[in-house]
Amino acid sequence: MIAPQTSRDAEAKKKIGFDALYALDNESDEAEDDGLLASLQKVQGKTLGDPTISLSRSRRTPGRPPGSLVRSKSNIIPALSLSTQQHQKPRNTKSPLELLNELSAAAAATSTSNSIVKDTPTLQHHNTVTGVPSLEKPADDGKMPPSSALPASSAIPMIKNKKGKGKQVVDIKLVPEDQRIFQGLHFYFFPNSDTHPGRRQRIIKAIEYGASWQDKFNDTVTHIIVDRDYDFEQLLKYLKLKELPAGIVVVNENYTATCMDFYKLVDTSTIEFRVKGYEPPASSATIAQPNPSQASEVSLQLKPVKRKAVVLSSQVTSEASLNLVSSSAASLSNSPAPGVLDPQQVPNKDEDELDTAIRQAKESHPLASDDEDDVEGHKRRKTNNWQDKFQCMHKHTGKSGDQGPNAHTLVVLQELADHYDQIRDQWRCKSYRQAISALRKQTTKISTKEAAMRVYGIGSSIAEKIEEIVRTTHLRKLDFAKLDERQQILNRFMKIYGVGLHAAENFASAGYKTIDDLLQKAELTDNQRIGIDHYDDFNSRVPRAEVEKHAGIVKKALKGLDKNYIVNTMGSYRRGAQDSGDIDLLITKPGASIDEIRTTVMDRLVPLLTKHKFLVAALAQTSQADGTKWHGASCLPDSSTWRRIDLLLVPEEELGAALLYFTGNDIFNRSMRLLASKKGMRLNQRGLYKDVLRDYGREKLSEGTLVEGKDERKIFEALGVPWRPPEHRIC
DNA sequence: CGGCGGTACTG
DNA sequence: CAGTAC
DNA sequence: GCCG
Repeated sequence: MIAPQTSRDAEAKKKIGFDALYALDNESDEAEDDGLLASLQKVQGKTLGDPTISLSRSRRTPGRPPGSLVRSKSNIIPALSLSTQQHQKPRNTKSPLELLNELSAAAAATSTSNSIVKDTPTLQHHNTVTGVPSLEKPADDGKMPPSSALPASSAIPMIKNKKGKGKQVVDIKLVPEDQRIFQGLHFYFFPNSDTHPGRRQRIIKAIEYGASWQDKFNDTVTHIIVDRDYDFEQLLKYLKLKELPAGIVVVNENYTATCMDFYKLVDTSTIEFRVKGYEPPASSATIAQPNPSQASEVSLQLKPVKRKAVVLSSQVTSEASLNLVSSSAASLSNSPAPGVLDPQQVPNKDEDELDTAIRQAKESHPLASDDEDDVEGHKRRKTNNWQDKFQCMHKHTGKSGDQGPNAHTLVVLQELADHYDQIRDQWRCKSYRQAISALRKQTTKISTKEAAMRVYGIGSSIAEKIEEIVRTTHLRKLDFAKLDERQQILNRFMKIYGVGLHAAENFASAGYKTIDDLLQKAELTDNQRIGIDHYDDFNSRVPRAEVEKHAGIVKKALKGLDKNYIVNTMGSYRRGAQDSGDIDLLITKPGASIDEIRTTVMDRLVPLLTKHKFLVAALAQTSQADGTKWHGASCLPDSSTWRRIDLLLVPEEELGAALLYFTGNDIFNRSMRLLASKKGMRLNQRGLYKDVLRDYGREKLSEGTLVEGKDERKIFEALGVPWRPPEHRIC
């Protein structure tokens, strides 16, 4: 809003006289112009360093997931208004299962993690299910004759280990008490066994969030969770009932996960949780109220709430009004904690059926995937060789982004990626970005989890979200994520140059909330102060035309010092972007040593441009003998907008590697480097090296020998990657 | 269950 | 060295 | 959060 406008105005003003003075383009390296500096001097009267800070919302460009800290997932649990409704204690009629739950809980009372050794063999509820892993979905996923399967069992359901062995240990980690949204609820699953990996996962999760798992249908059951492959009729038939007792909630398998996403019980009546053939009782607005005294459920809006509206209403007190009312009855409950139901191993937290099947298929047919072509099949990925997994092996024209078949899904996923970026969950962020990149390449619309899973880079979790996005138009988890105040503050602070996670947390912990607070009260480094003074400047995009002007000035000045210098504009500019986050200039001189280049730039160019008020701040300049960079800010003659500008000093022998490195994009770079390391080589901004010896852990014993550094194309060749022009390096 | 890019500058 | 940036 |  503000920033773009002012910069546009400035841009316009500047254009008038400035273009005439410096009609520079990237290729006009030759013309030497003595008038340049004089002209610069003429316009020195501009105002510099306007200290006014306005908090723009400009978001960090997701191009470079910063930070090297591995941050454990932070809890995004906005404080919701708790329902005052007390949860009533469970009835006296406790099933054996409940008793077990309680015992387990008591045992686990001192910790939230609990392991139980179970030595009873797993019961087989289904005669139709064999324990043999197969490529296909488990049999109970298909047509199951309701009458014959699932004999009313008197046994306690159990989490069955995949291999069906005896003694198994599983960690069921109860979430912290105030998060047990299912506390006091009694779930009955249909089918009610854990033989199905996906369902098992749902059961485990439900228990972790406070539910009890009922082994058989009884009058304590509050919720029936029906797998998607079954309809209501089958349920009734199996239960041998004409109709269900009043007050029992019947929902499909999406329900539990959605509640956990929201950290609360969500409306059970929406179409999204509807079980085929089931008509929710009464008006859809009234939620089935389980047995008297059940946790109440407060509905979301019937219609999906517009995301914007939710976000805007984020200010504290209004939350009770619309969408965020929560009835966390569970959190107030005094009832005994349902505990660990059962032992056994949870092999992989989020593993789902297809995952399992595929992995097992791979395990049993090690040949199928990697080697020679053809046998292929309908397995998961269709990669003929392992190198295809690297982003850098695929070209994307970059065109098929915003109007491809999955355009909308991509937008929503991108928001999630941004969210994780802000939260500093670098690995999730990375996963989302890779998934986005993979999805963008799809030529058909992906609308089901199964289809999504087949795409390399998309796993079960993201696949589920894709399906939700397609079905419901957006992802509710996002609405939730955006509300956390501390997160907003951290995000705001971390957009200051020189403020990372650590500093931002310190500031936030000190109670600072606004940029203004920092200016007045916080101890800031010099760079951070500059970052604050030019918060809006540094967080706004630089139009392509302006990039060229900054580059032009540097180029002219440098050529004034020595004609043989070459300046390349890097970064997203080189990839053809219409605007850039900053200005990256790569400086080299054929035949010159890095020392010579450094001396010229540091001792002559920078002082010169600083003197003429083009360079207005030095944020980081090389001090070491092998230093190769200068980071700072620049400002056009009749503009007041400071831009981040980086000068990168490169000897000719390393030009190719530097071009590669500084052109990006980020994912492309990582991919190239990863590929190099898989091939026993090492790629950095200096060159491609081979025969790198690494210590046990990671320390390099030898730098390796240089393979190529000068020629960008030859680096591609040496790595076996088909050449891609800069515009096609957008992953 | 561990790995996830590799380097340079500041304080 | 940790933190930050690229 | 994905992959090997």
